[in-house]
Amino acid sequence: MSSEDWDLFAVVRSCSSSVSTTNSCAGHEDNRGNCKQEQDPPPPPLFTHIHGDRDNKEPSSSSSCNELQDSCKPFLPATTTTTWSPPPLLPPPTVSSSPSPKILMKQEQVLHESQDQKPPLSVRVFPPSTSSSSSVFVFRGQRDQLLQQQSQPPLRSRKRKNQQKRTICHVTQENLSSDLWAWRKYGQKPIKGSPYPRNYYRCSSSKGCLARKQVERSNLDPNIFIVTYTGEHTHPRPTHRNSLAGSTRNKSQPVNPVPKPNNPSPLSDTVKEEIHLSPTTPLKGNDDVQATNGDEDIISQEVNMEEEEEEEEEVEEEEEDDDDGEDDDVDDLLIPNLAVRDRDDLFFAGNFPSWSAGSSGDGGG
DNA sequence: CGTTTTTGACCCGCGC
DNA sequence: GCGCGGGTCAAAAACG
Repeated sequence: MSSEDWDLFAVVRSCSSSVSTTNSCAGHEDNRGNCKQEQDPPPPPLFTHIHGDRDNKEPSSSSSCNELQDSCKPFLPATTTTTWSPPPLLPPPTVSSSPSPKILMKQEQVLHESQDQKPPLSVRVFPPSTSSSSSVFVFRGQRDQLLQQQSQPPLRSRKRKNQQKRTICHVTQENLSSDLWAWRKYGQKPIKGSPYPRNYYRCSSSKGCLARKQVERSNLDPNIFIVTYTGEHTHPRPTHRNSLAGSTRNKSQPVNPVPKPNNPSPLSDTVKEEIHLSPTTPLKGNDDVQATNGDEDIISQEVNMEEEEEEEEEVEEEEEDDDDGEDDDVDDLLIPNLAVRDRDDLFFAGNFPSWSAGSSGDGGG
């Protein structure tokens, strides 16, 4: 699908500001996370940072910001391909010129479904610099977990949506794998309302790392993956694909030895691509990645799990404001897509044996 | 051998 | 208070 499909402009408005913010964050690696301090000329909207957590305003939040960003960074085309300047955050809606407002809808829907059918607080879309596959990234800072860690023994990071900060990114398959962090899958569950299961990943770079990542395919747009980052990395970001995964089975596709009736092998594959390719996997071919350079549609959606119900409009406004004053910590990052092509698409496309929301895992047990 | 993936079960938050 | 659903744990299997 081409970025055009996504009514990027519809929400782009906050892009510019976000970008600047992002930039800073991206550059920051301090654990303190002073993401907002640096306001260098926002390069391409590789990263968009939007702070949104007003609830939790804590010093540590910044760190999350960095971490999250780091996570996302990988997605960014190191080669900086995206050059389209962030449209003057204009009023998106006018987008009428956009070829497909419908797409936007899709995105929104996706979020809704993903989030218990709640409307996304806001959706931002970047105009496609070229056209082709687009990715959407949205990051939201969160440090609750961190606090938890420090404050309480890790009983179980069971903070519910309302309390957990999370960063949601919409990425294309290609981008899925562009993550420098090493992620290890620790669970998979069918999500109600979505034909695709959700995969749970945990940062394997460091044992104590609390960073987690959830990946689920958008039922509306199979090409889009909804990646949710939670927690923060307790270790420096890997400069390059980690090697600790000496034993990943990225290439071995037939990983599903046990063709269980429900076994979502497809997903597994996908995941592999995503995770393995990213941190541990030597991208079978950078070519793939580069390939994506051409198409970069960046779409970011801001979803506030905490304030979901609060208001949609407000968010939009806030975003604008936030852009400038990302005082709080939280932030949404906008990242362009890297590329890593996989075939998971095929799987996701419609090969699910039976993911009717009740196949793998416990089913909700 | 080490690491990751897969998968069932458990735990717990949230909504009704 | 109950049920649903999501998120995590842990054991077994697989891969490099």
